[in-house]
Amino acid sequence: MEGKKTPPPPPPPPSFYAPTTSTNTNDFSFVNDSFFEKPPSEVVKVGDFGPFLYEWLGIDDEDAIDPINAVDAAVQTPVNLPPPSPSPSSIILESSQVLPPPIPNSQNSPVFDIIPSEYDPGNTNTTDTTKTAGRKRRAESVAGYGGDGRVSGDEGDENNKTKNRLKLRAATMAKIAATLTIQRRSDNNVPKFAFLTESEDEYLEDGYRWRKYGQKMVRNSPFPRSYYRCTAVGCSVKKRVERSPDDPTHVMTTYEGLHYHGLPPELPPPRPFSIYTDSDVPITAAKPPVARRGSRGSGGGGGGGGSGSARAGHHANNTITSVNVENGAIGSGDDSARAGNHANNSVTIVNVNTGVNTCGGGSGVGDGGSKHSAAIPTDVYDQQMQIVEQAVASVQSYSAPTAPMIDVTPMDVTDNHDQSFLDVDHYGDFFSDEDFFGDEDLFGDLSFNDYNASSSSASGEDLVGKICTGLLEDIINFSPSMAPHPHDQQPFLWP
DNA sequence: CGCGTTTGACCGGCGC
DNA sequence: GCGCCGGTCAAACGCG
Repeated sequence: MEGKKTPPPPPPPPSFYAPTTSTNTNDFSFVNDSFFEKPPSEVVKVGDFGPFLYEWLGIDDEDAIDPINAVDAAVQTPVNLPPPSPSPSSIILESSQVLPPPIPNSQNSPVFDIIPSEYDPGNTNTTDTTKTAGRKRRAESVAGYGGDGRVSGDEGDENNKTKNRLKLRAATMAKIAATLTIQRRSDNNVPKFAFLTESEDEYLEDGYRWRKYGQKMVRNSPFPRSYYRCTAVGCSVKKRVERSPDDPTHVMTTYEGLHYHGLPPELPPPRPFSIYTDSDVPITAAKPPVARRGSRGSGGGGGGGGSGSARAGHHANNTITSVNVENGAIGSGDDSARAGNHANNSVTIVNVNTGVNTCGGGSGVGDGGSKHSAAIPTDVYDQQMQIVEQAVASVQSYSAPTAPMIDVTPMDVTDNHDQSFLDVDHYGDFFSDEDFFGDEDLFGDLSFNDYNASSSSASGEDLVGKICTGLLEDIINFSPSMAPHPHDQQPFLWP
């Protein structure tokens, strides 16, 4: 790791990212009450969005005050939704609106902390299920969920740890961005996000059932794009699958819409996996410290199959931290063992199409009566993070036989640039292959200290933190009032 | 025979 | 208006 080179000057972050009240880019104390004393159109409207989030998560609002306990409870006790509110666009089919827990798995372990049991990846035969696509692949997936569950990568040195830590922070930022996909896009009012997977198999098993409805050659790619729809009755979620023209070893899967139903009952539980948090990046400073569970470094997940100390999705203290996602055994919990190692079929989120409103909200659309408070960006934000992690974990648990970290890079996935939404190129500038986090990037060849020393006269200059700050501002400005409410969705039935 | 995939046709948006 | 392009439809196809 001594490949010394002069650190390139860091690209200036988008101007709106820079916090105006603090030079400490990890200081989010500017997100205080007064921060939210903006016109209602410019603040998060948890009144509209909160119930959706809570219900989607299967937890009570009251419980959600304590995300840790709430999520724990949600795993064990699915919540019955209240009767659906009348909606001219909804078609009431059944009354069975029981939202399952986000990850219908382990009985006692919290979300994202699935303890290997009968689905011990080490027990599954490693028959290559990646050779065939489509129907056959899925059939095999249902039957087996092959994978070795190994932790790829080697033990790293301090530099690696630093890099990995930074990458984790990048992942955090991307997850923040990903949460924003919950918002409807302005073009089609459907949230989108995409995964880039390194896989021979184009079909990404994610636990849901899909029906292919089209395939088309697209411009600038020798590979076709496939179109799928969720087969659940009343579910309008779609996904597109295409192989990257730049790197045929990578497959991009774009999801459009959100499932308001559980996984098909005939599918087995997801493979064991675990997400745990890293404590580097305080996203907000809105709450006093609380004893943290599942922080990285406190055992890293119980080792050897994950005993459960690594609890992802549990953002105690509202300190949203970097999140690492693993399959299989957690091992030592040392980040250095995993970052950047993208084994075959690993799931790498590199692509998040955000619906971030950068125009100060102002949607003006919603139920009315929305209220806002300083608590919104903490609790709700935690829930949003969990939603994203669910999506991540779902794909990860069903499709990734190995255990690389998720490396998240927000970028545009649709070319549908819309002035009313965040131009994710702002983030792409930082996360593309030529940038800080790419293979040839600054962090790849230089330590964080090197970067700091060269990039700022002030010690601890932290672009990452700045970007985080900017993302947070986007979140604040993000008006979720347009988010779809589950009651407006058609109930779900499996055909 | 049922169900999911394939594949050419069709449609709408967009730029010129 | 025309052509391009992405997305979707739907009849034909094929596999179990």
